[in-house]
Amino acid sequence: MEAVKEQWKQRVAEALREVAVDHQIDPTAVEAESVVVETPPTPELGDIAFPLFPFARIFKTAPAKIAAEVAEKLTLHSEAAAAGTVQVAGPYLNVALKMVSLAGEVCASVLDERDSYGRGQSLQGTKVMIEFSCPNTNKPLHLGHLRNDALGESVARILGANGADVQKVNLINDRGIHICKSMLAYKKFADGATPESEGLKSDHFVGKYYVKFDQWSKQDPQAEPQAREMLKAWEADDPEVTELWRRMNRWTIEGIETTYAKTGVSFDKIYYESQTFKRGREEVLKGLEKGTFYKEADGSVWVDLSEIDLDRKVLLRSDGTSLYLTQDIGTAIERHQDWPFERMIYVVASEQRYHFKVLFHVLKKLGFGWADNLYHLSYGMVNLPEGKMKSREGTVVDADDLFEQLQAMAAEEIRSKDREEHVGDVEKAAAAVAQAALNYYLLQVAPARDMIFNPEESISFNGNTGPYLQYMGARISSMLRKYEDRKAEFSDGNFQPELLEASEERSLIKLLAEYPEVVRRAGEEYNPNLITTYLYDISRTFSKFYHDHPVLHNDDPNVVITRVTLVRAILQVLQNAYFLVGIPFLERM
RNA sequence: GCGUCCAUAGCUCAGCUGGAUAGAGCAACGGCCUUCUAAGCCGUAGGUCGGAGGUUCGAAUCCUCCUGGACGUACCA
Repeated sequence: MEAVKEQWKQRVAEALREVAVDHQIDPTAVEAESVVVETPPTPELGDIAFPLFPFARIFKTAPAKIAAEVAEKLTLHSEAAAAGTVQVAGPYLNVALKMVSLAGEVCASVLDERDSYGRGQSLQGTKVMIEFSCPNTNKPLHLGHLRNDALGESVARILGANGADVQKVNLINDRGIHICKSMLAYKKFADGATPESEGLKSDHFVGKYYVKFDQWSKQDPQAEPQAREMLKAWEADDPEVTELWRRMNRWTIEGIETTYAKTGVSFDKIYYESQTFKRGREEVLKGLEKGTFYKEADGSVWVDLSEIDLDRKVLLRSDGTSLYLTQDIGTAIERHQDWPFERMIYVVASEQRYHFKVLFHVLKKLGFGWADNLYHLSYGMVNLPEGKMKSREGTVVDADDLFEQLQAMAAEEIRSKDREEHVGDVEKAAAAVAQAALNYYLLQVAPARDMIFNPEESISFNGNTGPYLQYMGARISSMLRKYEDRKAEFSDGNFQPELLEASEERSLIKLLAEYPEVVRRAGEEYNPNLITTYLYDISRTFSKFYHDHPVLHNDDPNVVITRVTLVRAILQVLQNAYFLVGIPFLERM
């Protein structure tokens, strides 16, 4: 579609130059770049629109008159006349495309390229590292992580679809005082219990002790100092503490990996802060030697941020230990050595904007040119219809609990529709529906905005939801199965694109043709919501199309074959787009 | 205080680099199942795009100010 628009843009520019000559104006004043290409508000007006206001000044003529003159020139171009019909609507020049060739080409390329249809080259070969999730090992994932994971995974897939060489990385926060708190509570209260002995998912088991520490510390002022003692012991490689730390981290990480598997998230490389945190300290000390940073009398090391209109920031505590920022400095440098990326994206909540501003600046100050290619993809908070999630009030929505709730609702829906026989494994289908509901709902909203997650709404099978989109794929699959059964009846038919003349068919063809553009833009903007919007658009159009235009129930085998071809192409594009936003494809539901 | 981000229908969200009467879904009301899954489709109603200026032939979109909200501004992460 982009190519088609570009062709028309050139044609209009050419016609404008001819008009310029008629008006005795220098034709070089008309540049193709200044010709704006748009889509008319309604399909009846045409498929491509050119507003001609900008030329009114150059031509000293009313835009409507220019439109008429350009239209006249275009009708004389035989090539243009063959590609579409030009019509003037006031100051707009609209083109109604002759769909036959576009329909034929689009269906052919979709069915020929299959999974690759929509893939672009805009980032061909670019090495992009993307960091997301970054859980702590003292508790399970919550709803906020789910938005992070959905965004990270989706952006990674979208960048990959634009040709980038993507590496997804996770940074597990497995050290620090908060980790020691759950360890200490376990040591004190667990009496040797294990996730198995208590029948709990292992990360939830660890989380229980983190909560327990919190309760204990409210009653006993000795709790906090003891946790600090434990951190010291950990840093001194105390064998007993290290052993406990390993065991509990393993529990948490195993549990979290189960959650990743359910929601469709994965990583190419996992970093652990326990392994990278010392690196940052070394880099800061190097910077101190070079005079990039300075030391206070108490021994703490600082960076002056006045160059970016900020105050100053501590990089090493007076006792010489690192901070969050220090660690991220080390991790970034290590990563760039491991895999020299050309771009690095951090998917982290917007509350850490300041942190990344400082981090990028510090890396730049240290002389790393690649610091310019670091990007913080920040996103807003996820709240519930009941209000904000607050960990102190225990209103944080656990990721697994939420998923389970969604899955149960989906299973209930399948049963209430008497579809158990049809879908086969109900729980498996329900899990796929839950995943679609979750990812679609989370990605539908532009990242920068705070959002409200409504579980009931997300799982609904009608409306603008993941399950609705999935349902369209299932409907097409079902239709194609029926077609395969009756194939012989239509053996006389041929694909004849001129038969696709209904307005819904025209819309569908244009949508199919636009898909590669949507993928490209989503990649440029790091924004999956362009894909979700597209998916809903094409699904709704398809839904209307097959409601009004029978595909298989048709006497003309040519119509059947032609529509089946169109429908196949739609299914292919749906599947390609599903993948980009984490919606599992279901053949039956 | 200062900084960053957000503000569109009752609710949840779209609205592309400024362009033709601002779009969906949910909720409400009303239609449509001897025909490819009614988990659907169609229609009705609902908006001075937070407010005020400005730039422009043209602003939900760009600029300034104001209001409201979120988040930062730790030797926490």
